[in-house]
Amino acid sequence: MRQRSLRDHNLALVLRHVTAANRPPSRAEIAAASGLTRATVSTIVDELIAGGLVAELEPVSRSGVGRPGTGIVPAGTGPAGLGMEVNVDYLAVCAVDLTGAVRHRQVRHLDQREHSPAQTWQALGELADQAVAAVAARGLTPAGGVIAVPGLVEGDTIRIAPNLGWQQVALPRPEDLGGLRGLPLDVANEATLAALGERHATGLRSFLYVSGEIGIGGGIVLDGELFGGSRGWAGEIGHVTIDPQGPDCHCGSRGCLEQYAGEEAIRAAAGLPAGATVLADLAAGAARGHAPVLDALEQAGTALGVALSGAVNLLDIATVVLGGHYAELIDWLRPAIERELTRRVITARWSPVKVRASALGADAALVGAARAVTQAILDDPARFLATRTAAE
Amino acid sequence: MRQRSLRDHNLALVLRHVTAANRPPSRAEIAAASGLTRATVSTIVDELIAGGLVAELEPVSRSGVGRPGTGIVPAGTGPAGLGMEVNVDYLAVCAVDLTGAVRHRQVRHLDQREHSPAQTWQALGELADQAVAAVAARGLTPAGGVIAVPGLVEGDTIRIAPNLGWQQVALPRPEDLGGLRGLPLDVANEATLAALGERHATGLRSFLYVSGEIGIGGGIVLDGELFGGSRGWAGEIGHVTIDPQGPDCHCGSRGCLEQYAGEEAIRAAAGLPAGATVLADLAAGAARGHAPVLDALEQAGTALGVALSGAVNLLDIATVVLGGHYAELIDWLRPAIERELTRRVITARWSPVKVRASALGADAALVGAARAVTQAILDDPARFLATRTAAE
DNA sequence: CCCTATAAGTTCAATGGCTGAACAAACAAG
DNA sequence: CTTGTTTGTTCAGCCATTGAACTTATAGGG
Repeated sequence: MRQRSLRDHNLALVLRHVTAANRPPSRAEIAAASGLTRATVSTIVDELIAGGLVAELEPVSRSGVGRPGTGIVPAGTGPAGLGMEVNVDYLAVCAVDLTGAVRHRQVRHLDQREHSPAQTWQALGELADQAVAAVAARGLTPAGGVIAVPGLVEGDTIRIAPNLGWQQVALPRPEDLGGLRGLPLDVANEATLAALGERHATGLRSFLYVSGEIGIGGGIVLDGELFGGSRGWAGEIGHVTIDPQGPDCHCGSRGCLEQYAGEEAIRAAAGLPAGATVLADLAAGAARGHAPVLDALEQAGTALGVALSGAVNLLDIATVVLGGHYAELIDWLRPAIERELTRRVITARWSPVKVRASALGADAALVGAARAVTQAILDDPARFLATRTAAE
Repeated sequence: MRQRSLRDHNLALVLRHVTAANRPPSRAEIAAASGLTRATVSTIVDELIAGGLVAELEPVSRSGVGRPGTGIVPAGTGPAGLGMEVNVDYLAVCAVDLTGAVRHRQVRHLDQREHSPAQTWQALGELADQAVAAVAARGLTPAGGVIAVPGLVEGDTIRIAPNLGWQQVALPRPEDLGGLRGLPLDVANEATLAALGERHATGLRSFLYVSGEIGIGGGIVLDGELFGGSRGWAGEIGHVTIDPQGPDCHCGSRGCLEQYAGEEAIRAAAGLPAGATVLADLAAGAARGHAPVLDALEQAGTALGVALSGAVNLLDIATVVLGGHYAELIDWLRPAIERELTRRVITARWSPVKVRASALGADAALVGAARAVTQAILDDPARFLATRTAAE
């Protein structure tokens, strides 16, 4: 039972080298980097090629003396991960291949607050159908799907998604989403998946991801791994206390970060009207140097800085990534955030905390959901190969 | 290079089963629990016995039909871990065997603030000498030492230990501590090690440890593993912000938890005189129902609850362990802490956060330091066996 | 007291996977 | 065209695990 697991481990090890390298590595380079023998790497690469997970490049002549190596690349055709996102006013679907490249992407505006979950699943199913068809046309095989939702997820049910108005909604069955019949399907928190997306897009190994939308979500990546906590509910930075005596929050507490740096709070502080264009209004106002907007962003940044300082003190993390609306407002948020971090993080004087904007922007959760699927394959290729051969 | 590592892995797997079981398991039971074959377990156990890490019990007749199994126990004679603690007004040394049992313990009162680090090392060396002698007399072989200090440690140097008045102090060489010549020696943060000690004493797999002494320290255990953060500085909950506009803190920030729940803050709020008996005075006052003391503890508990809520929201951890002075004051701190947790932790309504007192009390860091040594052996017995045979 | 059933531990040939060395293939430089 | 260098493959050997057979030790029943 453990003899085979050695091979499984090395399968993953080699595949990881192939996907992580910035240049297609040869078998010999993989061997040198991984500590395995060239012989072992050869047989493992053969197995991966047979399974359709990697492919050989045309033997291109490279610089240097000696026989040139044939580059190994993640298979462009092969399994694809489907990412789906249910948000307040839109649905989205995308597909990524093993390299992490987005091969399909589609967004459809639909306000979930006006529809039942069943209707949402129906609409999402149509998008998923089209994605499966588009992906298949490119020679890829869908290998599974993950749905990102802005709420607390426990196992296969959505406990509560306040901004969607959902409570205790069950994950749809794969066959309810049409083309996903027979494939593994999962739900997870939007911000958590966005953090995963950022992890791959940026290459950062440890960071705190904070996303400002209507609510504030967060995700924690530690040493390359998503940290979920005991029950997968980690990262809820939106309800960290900024001021114990602060304004009441809909969560039942007082002085939560969301009351200072949530979209609604910033809008109100800036004196802007409610509506669908709050983000655009804020960005425009800030760009024009409108004082109430700048002050509102400064206050939000200060509150964010206080919350982030606590998190950094607790976790000793060197980088903070701002996503969602924050990414577009970063220029006006950053000064206050960095001021608070410098002041409040006890180790900041030796190693300052870096604050950067999301690399994926609004697509982070969507792409992260899709990558969760491919990541599972990369982490345990043997399992994927087993199910693949079992299906034939 | 990886063929051997399979054996190494299984060596650790079997040893873990032996130490984790609450009743000496037989080879057959280990096999059933670990998924290995009885044959494999037999050869592995033989290797562990030969290396002196485990031992067979006398074949005691147990209930049930069939040939009774011979229990396997961690070797009572064998490697011992040395834990050392440098605190403000005392030094301490202890030794634990592989079972985690404390086999030697000695405390010596010495105020570090009146002495140089070199003098501290000298005094600690004397204690270590005696510990090594005492341990050897019991048939144990010291396998390494870890020193716990109340400060920030980076690699082999103590960056800063405010309450000791230390800055940039280097770890002493093993030969400077007498009997430790030739053994691996390490330093680490006191609260971090205390968390490790609690992890083993309580068997909890994930919790947040908070220790209230003159300063406030913390440690995070996730899924059985100590979480150190990027640079080992995780757990600094003492400087999480409670109120951004709160009183100045010596760390340069404002409104840190230490300003509300540190020993000095509680003492001042309770109207007690400064001195060496603050803890005893507080406990006595609270037991007598003295109102100013009760109010001070209530306030401290509230601040602790706010800080812990933020941490729990962020990490999704189900249990909080209170150590140091907090352990003795828990009856008066708990109501306020739990009130804030219930109110501020977003998932508390479904799964309340448990608050409990340290199981090891004041010895947590000391025992944790010693266990760090034995834990390293348990985690990678092959390495230990290799150095052991190399030395012969 | 003997026989049977049951479970623990050991022995041993077989298997799976890794290793190291030898070898063939592909290329650059002279 | 030869030499030197590096890549990839082949193959015998080794190491660890496996599964089955076997021995040992106990309880229970006649």
